[in-house]
Amino acid sequence: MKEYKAIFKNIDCFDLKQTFTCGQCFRWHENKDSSYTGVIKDGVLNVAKKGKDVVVTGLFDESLGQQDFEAAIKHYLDLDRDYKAIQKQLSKDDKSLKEAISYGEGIRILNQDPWEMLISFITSACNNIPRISKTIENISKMFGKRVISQKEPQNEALRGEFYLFPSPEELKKASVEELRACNLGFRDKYVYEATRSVLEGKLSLESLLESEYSEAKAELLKLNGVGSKVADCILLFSCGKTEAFPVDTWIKKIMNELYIESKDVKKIEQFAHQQFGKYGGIAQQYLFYYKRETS
DNA sequence: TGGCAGGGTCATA
DNA sequence: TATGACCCTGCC
Repeated sequence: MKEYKAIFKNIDCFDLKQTFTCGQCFRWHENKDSSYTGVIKDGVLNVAKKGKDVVVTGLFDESLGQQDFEAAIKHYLDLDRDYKAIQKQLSKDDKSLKEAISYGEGIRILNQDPWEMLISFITSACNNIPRISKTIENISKMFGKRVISQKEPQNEALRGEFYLFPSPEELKKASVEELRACNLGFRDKYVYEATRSVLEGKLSLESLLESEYSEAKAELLKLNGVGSKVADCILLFSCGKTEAFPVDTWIKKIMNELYIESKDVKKIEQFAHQQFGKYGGIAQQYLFYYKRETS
């Protein structure tokens, strides 16, 4: 592994705390200097802000090259999207959403790895966030590759022990009992089955990226342990489906308060698609963050 | 210290 | 359409 560095100048609508703690990711933590470090698909990243500039260092394979590193980071942090314009569009004629947006205007939706999101959000069912993070860390330690750099990284935040999330091939080696030992609880068999579905081609992660939202969601719903909410999280956080609107307990509460009185998740989803359209998922993140932080 | 809820899903009635 | 079971922390 080699240390890379890139600086992205004058970035609007990007707050590290909001982005990394709004619930879309589980492997990021804050450092003493307020930068954030996290393990992503093929390496480790450290992200810091200097004014409006975003400074990113990372440990990735030597063969990656500087250009590809920069392109990968841009995509991962969703830096090419015009969030100002989306916020403007969502705020129009919607006072409640406008307030939520002003509270979390620095949230960006990360483009994470679909495979990792699949397993992570299966793990999230009826679970709490500290435990979800721990379980994913356990799985990575047990079955993923250790990140080893030739030289000690210059950036202190990249020193230490990191493990990549295991590939489907690597996770296939895990028995149900070993998965249970990672603290998955009753979700062990879901993870076991999902791994095999991916390896056997019953679920194609590549085609999730290409297909339309409803088609991709229908594919995910075929898996045991993947319901509507989990499917929407995977599609929003790793497949670029900004219309996906995950309805969890928090969103249920705030939607009932602000927009529509209903216990029926399907009704809330339908309402959200009508109300927020193509950027429902981004609206969902503002509402979720606002509700969770102010409750 | 004990008891319960926690970013859901699935099976059953 | 509603209810309970499912693991097992973390937190009050």
